[in-house]
Amino acid sequence: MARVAAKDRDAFVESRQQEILEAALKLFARGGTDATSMDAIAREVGLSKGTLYLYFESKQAIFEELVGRFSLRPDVEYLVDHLRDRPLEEVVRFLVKATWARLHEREEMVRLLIRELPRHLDHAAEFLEKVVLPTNLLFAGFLEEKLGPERAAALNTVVAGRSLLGMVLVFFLTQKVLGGDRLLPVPEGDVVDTISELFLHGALGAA
Amino acid sequence: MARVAAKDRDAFVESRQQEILEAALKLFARGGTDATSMDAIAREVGLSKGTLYLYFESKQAIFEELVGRFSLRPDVEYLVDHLRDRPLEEVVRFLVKATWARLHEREEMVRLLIRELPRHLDHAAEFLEKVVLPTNLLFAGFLEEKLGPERAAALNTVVAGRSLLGMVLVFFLTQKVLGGDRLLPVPEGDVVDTISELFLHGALGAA
Amino acid sequence: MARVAAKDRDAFVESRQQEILEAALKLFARGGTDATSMDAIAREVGLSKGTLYLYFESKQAIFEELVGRFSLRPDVEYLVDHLRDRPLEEVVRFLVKATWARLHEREEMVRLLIRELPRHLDHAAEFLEKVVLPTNLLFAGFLEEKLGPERAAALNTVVAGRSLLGMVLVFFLTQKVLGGDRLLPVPEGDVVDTISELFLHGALGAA
Amino acid sequence: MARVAAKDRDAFVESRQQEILEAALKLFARGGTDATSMDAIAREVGLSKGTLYLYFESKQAIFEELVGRFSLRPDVEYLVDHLRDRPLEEVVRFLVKATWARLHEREEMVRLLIRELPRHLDHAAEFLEKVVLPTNLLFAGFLEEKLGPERAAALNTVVAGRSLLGMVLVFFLTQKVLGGDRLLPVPEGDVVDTISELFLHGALGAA
DNA sequence: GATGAATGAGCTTTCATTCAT
DNA sequence: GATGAATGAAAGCTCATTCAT
Repeated sequence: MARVAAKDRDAFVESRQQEILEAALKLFARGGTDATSMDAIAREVGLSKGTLYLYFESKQAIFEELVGRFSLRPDVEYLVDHLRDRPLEEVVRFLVKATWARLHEREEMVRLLIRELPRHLDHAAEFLEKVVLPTNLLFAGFLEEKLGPERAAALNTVVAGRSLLGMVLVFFLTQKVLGGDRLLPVPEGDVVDTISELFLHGALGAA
Repeated sequence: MARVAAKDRDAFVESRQQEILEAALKLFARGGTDATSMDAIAREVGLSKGTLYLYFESKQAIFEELVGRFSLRPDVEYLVDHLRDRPLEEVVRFLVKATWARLHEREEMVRLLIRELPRHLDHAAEFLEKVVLPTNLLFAGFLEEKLGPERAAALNTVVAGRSLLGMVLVFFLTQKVLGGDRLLPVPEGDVVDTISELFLHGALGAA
Repeated sequence: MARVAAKDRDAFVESRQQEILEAALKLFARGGTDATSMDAIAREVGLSKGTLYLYFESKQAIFEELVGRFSLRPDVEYLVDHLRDRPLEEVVRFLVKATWARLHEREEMVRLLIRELPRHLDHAAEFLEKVVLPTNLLFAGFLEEKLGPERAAALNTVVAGRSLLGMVLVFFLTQKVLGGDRLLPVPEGDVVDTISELFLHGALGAA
Repeated sequence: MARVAAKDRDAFVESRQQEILEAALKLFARGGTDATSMDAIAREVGLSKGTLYLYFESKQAIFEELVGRFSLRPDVEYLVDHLRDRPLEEVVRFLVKATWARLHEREEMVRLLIRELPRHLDHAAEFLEKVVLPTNLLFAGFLEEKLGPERAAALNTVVAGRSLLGMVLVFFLTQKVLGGDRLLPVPEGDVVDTISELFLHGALGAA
C-alpha cells in the first residue's frame, strides 16, 4: 500500500510541478527570467511563495527544468521513421509546415529560449548538442541521399538544412514575436509555399 | 575662445559617452540589461558609479542610446544606389556576404537586440518599421523586377526576401552566438556559397 | 475558522503597522522625514528594512498615514455638543486648557506637522480645510452668539478665534518645542490663566 | 594700496556671499534644507557648484549663516528707543502692524525657521535667547509699567507678550504659509484691528 | 503540505564634497 | 577666482530565499 501512496504522492508532486512550470513559462516568456519574481509566479499558480520552494530548489531550477523539457526529439524521430522513403518535395513541405506549427504551439518556449539562451552558454551548448545538431545532421544525411552525389557536392548539406530552419524561424520571429504581422501581414499559406519552393528550386526556379 | 573650450568639452563628453556605451554594450550583450548593474558598467569603464550619471540619465537611457545608434539604414541605402542594375546572382551573393560580415562586426549588438527586443515591444516595432521592413520591401521590389512576372507570381517576394535574411541570421546565431562552431564547425565560405545557391536555384538546383 | 485566522492576522498586521507608525513618528518628529531613513525606522522598531515594505508601500505612505490619523474632529464635535450652552468664560478656559493638554499629548505629531506641512501644500490645504477652518468657524459662530451683535461687530470673530489658538500654540512651541522652558520657565497655570484673561478682558481688563 | 585691494576683495566676497545666501534662502524656504541640493543653489546664483565652497564651508554653514543673520534686534531697539513714552494702545497697534509687515517681508526666512528650527535645537536655543526672549522681556517690562501694579498682577506679562506675538504669527502661518487665504480670506485691516482690540480689551471689551 | 513574515544583499539613483585644471 | 568632473556614501526599494507555525 505504501507503494501506492508513494505513487499518488509522486503524481501529486508532478502535477504541482507542472502547474508551476506552466505559470513560470508564461511569465518568463513575457518579461524574461530576471523581471519575473517568484512572487509573481506564486500568484499566477495560486500558491504561496514559500510553497514554490517545496517543488523547486530555486528560480534557476525552474528555468532549467523548463529548458530541459523542451525537446524536438520526438519530431526528429518521427522524421527518421516515417519520411525516409518519401520524396524530397514532400519531406520539405512537411518539415516547413510542422516547424511552423510547432513554433506556434510553443511560442512561449520559443520566446524564452530566444531571450535566455544567449546568457546561459552551457544550456545553449546542451540545447544545440541534443536538439539542433542531431536534427541538422539527420536531415543533412537525408538530403545527401536524396540529392545524389553530384548535386550534394554543390552544397554544404549542413548549411542547407539549417537554412531551412532559419527561413521558418526568422519569419516566425519577425511576424509573430516582434509584431511584424500588424505592420505587414502575410498569408500563412504563402509562408509554407514560398519557403518550400525556395528551398527546392530557388528563386530562379526550375525552368 | 570660449567656443573652443566648449567644443573641447563637448568632444570630451562625447568620448566619455562612447566609452560608457561600449562597456555597457559588452556587458548587456553578455548578461542582458537586468543582470548588468551600473556598478559593473562603471567598473568596466574604470569610473565610479556616480560618474555614469553625469553622462546618462539612467540605465534605461544607456540602453536606448545603444539601440538608437544601431541602424542598417546606410546599408539599405547603399543597396538602393549601387545594386539596382546588377544581376540577381551578384546581388544575392553580395547581400549574403555583407549581412554575414555585418553580423560579425556587430555581434554584441545582435546579442543585445535578440535578448531585449522581445521585452520592449515599442522598440521592436520601431526597429521592424524603420530597419527590417523597408529593407525587406526594397529587396522584394528588386526581386520582382529581376524575376519577371511569371516567376514572381510563383513566390511571395516578401517571404522570399526575409527568408534570405533568415538563413544568414540563424546560421550566425547557432554557430557564433550559441557556440555551434565548437561542436560542428563549418567553413565560412560554404555558408555564403550554399545560402546563395539555395536561394537562387534551390536544393534541386538547375540541372 | 479561517475567518478567525484571518482576523488574527489582520490584528497582527494592524499592530505591526502601529509599531511602525509610532517609531516613524518619533523619528520624523525629531529630524523630519527626509533626514529619517527607512533603515533608522526599521532599527527603531526592531525589524529589518525590507519588512517595513510588507506593511507600508513607501516612506511617503507612512507619512501620509500618520498625517491621516491626526485629526481634531472628535474634539471639535465635543465642543459643539457640550459647550454650546455654557458661558463664554467657561468655554474659553476649557478650550485653552484642552488645547494646551492636547498639544502636550501629541507633541510629536505637532512637531511633524510644523515641519512638514509647509512642504506638502496639498496636505496643508486638506488639514486646514478639514481641521482648522471648521473649528475656527464653529468657534466664530459661537462667539458671535455669545457676544451679542454690538460687540461682535467690533471684532472679526474668525480672527479672534484663530488668535486664541495662536496664543496657545506659540506658547507651546516656544516653551516646549524650542526649549524656552529651560531659559525662562513659566508656571503652566499662568499660561491658561493669562491667555484666558487676555482673550476675555484684554490687557487693560474690565475695570 | 594693499589695504584698498583687500577691502575691495572683502566687499566682493561679501557680495558673493549675499547672493548665495539669498538664493539658498529662497530654495530652503520652499523645500527645506534637505531637499535643496547644492547644485540647485549653484544654478540659482548662476555659479558652479564648486564655487559655493569658496564662500562657504558646507551646506550646513550656509544654513547657519542664514539663521545667524536673522535678527529682530533692530526692531527691538527701535521699540526701546521710541515707544517707551507712548500710550499702550499705540504701542500695541504699532507692534501688531510692524510684526505683521515684518513677517510678510521675511516670509521666506519665517518658513525656513519654522521648518528647520525644531531640528536644530542648538540654533533654536540661540534664536530664543538672542531674539525672542529679550524682546519678550522688554515688552513685558513695558507692559508692567503701563498697566500699573494692580492690573499687572492679574496677568503674567511674559505670557501676555508672547501671546501677542502668537496671535500675529499663527494668523500669518495659517493664512499665508499654509494657504488659508484661498479658502477663507480675511481683510488685512481686520487682522490688525481685531488682534489689537483683543489684546487691549478682550473679547468682552470695555463697555 | 502550506504559509507568509522576515531577512539582507543588492539594485538604481542622488548628492555633498573634493580637486586638478 | 572659477570650474565641473569625479567620487563614494548613503538613500529608497525589491526580491530570492528561509523558516517557525
